[in-house]
Amino acid sequence: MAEQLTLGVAARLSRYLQVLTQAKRMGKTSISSQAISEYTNVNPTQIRRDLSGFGKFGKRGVGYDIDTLIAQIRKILRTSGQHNIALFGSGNLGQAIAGSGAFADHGFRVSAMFDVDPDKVGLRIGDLTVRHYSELPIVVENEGIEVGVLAIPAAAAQQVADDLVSSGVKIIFNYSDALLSVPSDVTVHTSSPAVELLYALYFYLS
Amino acid sequence: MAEQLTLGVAARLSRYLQVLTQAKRMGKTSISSQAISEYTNVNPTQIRRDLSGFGKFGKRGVGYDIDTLIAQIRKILRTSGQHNIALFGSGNLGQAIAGSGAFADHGFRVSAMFDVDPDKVGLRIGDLTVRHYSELPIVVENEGIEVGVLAIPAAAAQQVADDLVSSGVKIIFNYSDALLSVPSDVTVHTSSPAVELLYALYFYLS
DNA sequence: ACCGCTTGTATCAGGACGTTACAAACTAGC
DNA sequence: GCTAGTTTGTAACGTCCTGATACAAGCGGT
Repeated sequence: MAEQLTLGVAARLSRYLQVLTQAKRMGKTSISSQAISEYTNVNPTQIRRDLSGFGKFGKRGVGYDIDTLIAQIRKILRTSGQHNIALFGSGNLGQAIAGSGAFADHGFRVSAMFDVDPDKVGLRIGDLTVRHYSELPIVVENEGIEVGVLAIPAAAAQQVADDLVSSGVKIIFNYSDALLSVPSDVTVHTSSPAVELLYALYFYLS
Repeated sequence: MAEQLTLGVAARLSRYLQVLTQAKRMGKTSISSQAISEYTNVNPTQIRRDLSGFGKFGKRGVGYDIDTLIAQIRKILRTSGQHNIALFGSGNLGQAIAGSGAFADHGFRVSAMFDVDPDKVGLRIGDLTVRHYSELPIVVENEGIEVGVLAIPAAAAQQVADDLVSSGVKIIFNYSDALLSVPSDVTVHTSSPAVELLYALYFYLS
């Protein structure tokens, strides 16, 4: 295995990836460490230091080619391939996620969508058909699901988390405000936009 | 002005706040630094050190009273009051945000909701009525809007950002994948769940 | 009264990060 | 072809953050 990145480096590389993807969307093909710095609030020297530890990706006097850099960072993070996601809940949030390119841009494919409501099972959303929740274990196995995304009410979240764990899924992205208990080898990431706002607000008020 | 918190402290306090709010939802009334640590991956000693810098909030042998600690952290972050948000876009994502308690739990109130589609203007969503986008400047002034939340297509995002800036809003929460250009005194926070997933995935694959 | 748990606090060492500096390489304009 | 301007890659240095360890004081339950 390659050496382990520190938490800080991995976090920053992820943020660079975000900006690079956005910049690519905007039609840019090249970007300087200075420009990345403006969008990430990371020191330009730090950015170059982070990147130069893995190779010489830039051109002096020009900057970094965006496509190349995206590919290199994904390689460093060892997340280059395609990863399959299962989405739980076909309400407004579930549909918003399924319909956005937010995941597809980074190599994630929403491979399945579940609901418990019989009225919703069978609905087509984008190019997916909503399946009944009871199919979870089979789908995880057949589709090679690596990540479960919970767009469901808090009351149902722990049960789904338990079932995902039973099926071998190790990464859960939680959009509910439930506090999930999982084994220590499972990673739960809870989305909390309000907390991120508080953080931003603090620095604005200062 | 009280002394400025470092980026690290403010970020950690925000995360504690997230866990505390979730724990409160789950009916807990008290929590130990050890328990917070398990949900945040922050060292328990670090947590106690962060908190003890501002006062003695805990009870030895017991832990921290959740309500008290939430109030204290919000006081430290100087974000105790009520803050008004304007939401742009009444599609699936906009409706999901308006309908969730995610913001309300942290003192944010969605005070207005905008759309440009004449078919959507006038619709009632929760206890809000969708207003036409042209009312932005008036509403920002009358309602004391501090934050703009963009749940709209990338193509429209820069225009809305510009208009928010013109109206004096300094904090923008961007759910689109546009790369926004704003003056340096305006904070843009772009939601990027896929990037957060990549980060989680990296550590799982290690 | 005793025991276990948890906070509050001190100390120490390692390392990450900001800062500054500069040579090398590339582009553009003349 | 030459020069000016830009940007990367890299080094050196000092500061401050963080993890680790340790322990007394305080609280609750038995």
